[in-house]
Amino acid sequence: MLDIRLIREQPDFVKSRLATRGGDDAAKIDEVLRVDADRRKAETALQQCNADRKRLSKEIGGKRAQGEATEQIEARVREIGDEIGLLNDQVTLLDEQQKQLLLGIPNLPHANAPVGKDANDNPVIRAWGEKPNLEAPLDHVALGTTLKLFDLERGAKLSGSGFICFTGAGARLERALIQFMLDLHTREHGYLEMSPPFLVRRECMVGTTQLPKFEEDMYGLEDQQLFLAPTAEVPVTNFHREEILAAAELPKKFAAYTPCFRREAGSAGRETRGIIRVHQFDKVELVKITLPEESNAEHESLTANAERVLQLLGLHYRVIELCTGDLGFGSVKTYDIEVWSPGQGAFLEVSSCSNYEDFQARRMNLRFKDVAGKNRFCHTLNGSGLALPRLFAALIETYQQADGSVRIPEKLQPYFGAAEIR
RNA sequence: GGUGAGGUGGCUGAGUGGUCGAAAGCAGCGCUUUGCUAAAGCGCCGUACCCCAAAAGGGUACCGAGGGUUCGAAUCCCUCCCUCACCGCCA
Repeated sequence: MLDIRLIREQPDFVKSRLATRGGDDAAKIDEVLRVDADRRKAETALQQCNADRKRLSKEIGGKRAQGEATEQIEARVREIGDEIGLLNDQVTLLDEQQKQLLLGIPNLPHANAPVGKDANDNPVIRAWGEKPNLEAPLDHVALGTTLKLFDLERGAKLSGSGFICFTGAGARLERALIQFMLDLHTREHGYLEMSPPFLVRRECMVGTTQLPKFEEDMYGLEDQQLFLAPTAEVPVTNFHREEILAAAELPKKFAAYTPCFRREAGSAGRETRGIIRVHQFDKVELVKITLPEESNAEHESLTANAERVLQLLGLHYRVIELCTGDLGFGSVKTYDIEVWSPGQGAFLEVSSCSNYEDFQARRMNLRFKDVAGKNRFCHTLNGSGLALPRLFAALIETYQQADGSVRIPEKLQPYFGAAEIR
């Protein structure tokens, strides 16, 4: 959520920053300004009435104590009360309107974010490793089926297409990767491990920007107001919602493994082969809550922490920065980490590391007390460290052997308990 | 699921219809006293929003959330959320 004061004071600046995303947010800015002006006008009138009522009511109390008649004042206050009722409804309505409008306006891209239209304009920042030299590589579906690492047909039998059932060594590999990544981030990168609820309240989904805009992509429980978290970002970032943290306890760094649930509405037919895009997948997520002046540096280190997983596993990857047109709704700046998939002959996104600055914090009222004793909004960041099915796919494709077996990278062997799958 | 108790400022905790944004204590900040520490005394010490070009200043709201009763609600009524205790059930 953007600061209404910023919009009020520098509407042209806000519009021009938003314009770099494409879309027609300028109209939303004009609308929110209109509502804001009406709201303040009504609020001022309401406050004046409240002040009058307060004063007169006290007068009644005083007169009654003196035994004086108060009928006339009472009648007057009753009138004011009616007016207050009307004004109150107006203010409540305008307040809600303004809030809804603000919730629908995306964040301003970072001042030096690469300007571009879509994913084709995303610059490559760096790359690590090299494409493995494989002749006629099999893709993960062929490998996984032959080695019985997962069962797509039976996954679909249980829950529908887009649900995987990992089996045998595949299930074990999945678990090994989770354990490996959690240990890395908690022991070497200084993150605190969290194991949060997978079901979260609506407010949390609003806090981290999944709602209200992307409700059709979320799984919700209809009778209760609970949603299946599409990422651990939701429960973990909201952990301190509505709190005022001490500056000294920042940054907070959390690592959490959770399954992630996504409807993937509108992406039918895209990347649907195998386990690349599914409705439920495992992920280790990194979340940071930082001081505003430190979020940029923390963003870089968070991305580096996620990259470290691929380096230790010896997987070729590249880091791209999202251009303004491709940037997520709430993000100021995002790096995507893409691992090389020999089977697809393409890079697969396994992590998206974003700095939200105070956009989420404002929605969830997450603040800290600065040295001057003033309450300010924290900055929040998150990134996958990493997302599993794609990492799984890239790994078995990269380490496939000519005889159809799969080698396990050395660092992972203690977790997996074997040097190969055959 | 049942029964009971309860949610007040950073914390503890008083307040059951008017002068209560809210006693008192603790913590915090400033000053005085002091060889240092400690202690004592005095003062300050919530948040959000609105008016004002801004500062100064003024105002409104907030006692878990929402609604109601009333001239007036932290205080009375209703609904919801949450916490605690005990009972039942259960991995």
